[in-house]
Amino acid sequence: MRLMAARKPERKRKNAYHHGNLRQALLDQAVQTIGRQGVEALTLRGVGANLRVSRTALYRHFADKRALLAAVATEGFRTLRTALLSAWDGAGRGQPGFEAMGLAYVRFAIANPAYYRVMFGGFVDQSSAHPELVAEARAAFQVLVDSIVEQQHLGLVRNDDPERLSRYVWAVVHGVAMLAIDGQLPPGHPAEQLAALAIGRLRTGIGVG
Amino acid sequence: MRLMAARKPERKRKNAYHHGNLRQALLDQAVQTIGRQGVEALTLRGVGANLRVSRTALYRHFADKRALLAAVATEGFRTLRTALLSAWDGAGRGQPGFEAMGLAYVRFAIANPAYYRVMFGGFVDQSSAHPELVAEARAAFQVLVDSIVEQQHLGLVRNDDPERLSRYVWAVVHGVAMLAIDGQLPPGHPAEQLAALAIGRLRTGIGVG
DNA sequence: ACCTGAACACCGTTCAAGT
DNA sequence: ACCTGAACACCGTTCAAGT
Repeated sequence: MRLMAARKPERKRKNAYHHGNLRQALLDQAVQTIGRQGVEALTLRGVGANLRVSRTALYRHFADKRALLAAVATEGFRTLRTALLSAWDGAGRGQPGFEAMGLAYVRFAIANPAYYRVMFGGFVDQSSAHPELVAEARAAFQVLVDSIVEQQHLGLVRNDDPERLSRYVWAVVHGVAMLAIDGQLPPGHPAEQLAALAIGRLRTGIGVG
Repeated sequence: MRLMAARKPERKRKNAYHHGNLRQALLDQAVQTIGRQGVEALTLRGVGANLRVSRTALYRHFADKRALLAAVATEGFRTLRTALLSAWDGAGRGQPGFEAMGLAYVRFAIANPAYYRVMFGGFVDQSSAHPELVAEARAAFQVLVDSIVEQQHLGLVRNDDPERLSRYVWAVVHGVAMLAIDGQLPPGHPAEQLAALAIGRLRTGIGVG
């Protein structure tokens, strides 16, 4: 027998009404669940339950599950952009900045694999449906484009179309990141090693000197 | 009122018993559904219904849904390996063979996006659980490694560890493929163009000549 | 406006039972 | 051996209703 005063009817929650910022709370909870258990394990009912909120409260803030995932992806691109920018600037731009940025990209994916999968795993339709997502993804990409342009001015990168070159560079680090978080790399050959090799080869290629 | 003879009890099916090769039929049906509607739309019940078979018949041939997806991925890697080999050989090996192989890789992904996603989308646990899948994935990778070794002998590729170089090359084409099937490439800049650029840059890098 | 429970039409998987 | 229907414990989403 436990020594406690008789419990209040159910839950206190002054008015049981507004929740502070339920939208952000739902988003944070989704990110947390995805981070811990993967995208597949995310259920709207679970998110609601963890927040002590009805199963359908979520629909006041997101049209459906895909909209929630799109919002997660949007946050992800924002975080990625910040990471890329601070690596580029922090290493003094130029060649060291570029290499730091490449490593930062792969590290972001490794540190947030489920996050990264929401961004690139085909769970959200990239097209017109979520303009904020498209804008944020573009902004992250633009950091790379800007660095390529700057390196071209410094004579560090060949004078091809910077957007095209940037898509190539993106593909390279994206490929490394995906193989890494997908468990496709053999143990003992850590992802950072492949990332370092990739960033080196990126500049001079795999051909003979 | 329709002019038809009275229908037989339900379905004829001589003994309603063995199905020929149900395992392969299930696999084909899954591949077809995934190809048409994506991985998310694949339901075991739907597969059974399309095959006029009970919802649970599938469990005689696959442990669970993940095992079915693993089998699909295994088939995918086998098809990919064949495509890579015939591109490499068909273009006469060496540098043209290597470039043909890279293009064939990206084309495989574009032609079979859902297939490709099952192979790399994190739906199957790559590790010990499905040794056949691991073997088939490794065999596909080995085609690339062999071509790198051969190119090293021909003086076409620098003398780094061929496995490591191959992982880098894989990451590049994988990145291109993923961006392509994920709709991350702007319209008017088709995936094949990025693939061609990537395969060119792969050899000589993005640095100034 | 924001939140609720009940209800609907789905899932994957288990299991006792049939041939 | 191979297949079956019924049942279980889940889903996302809709909707009338509460405050």
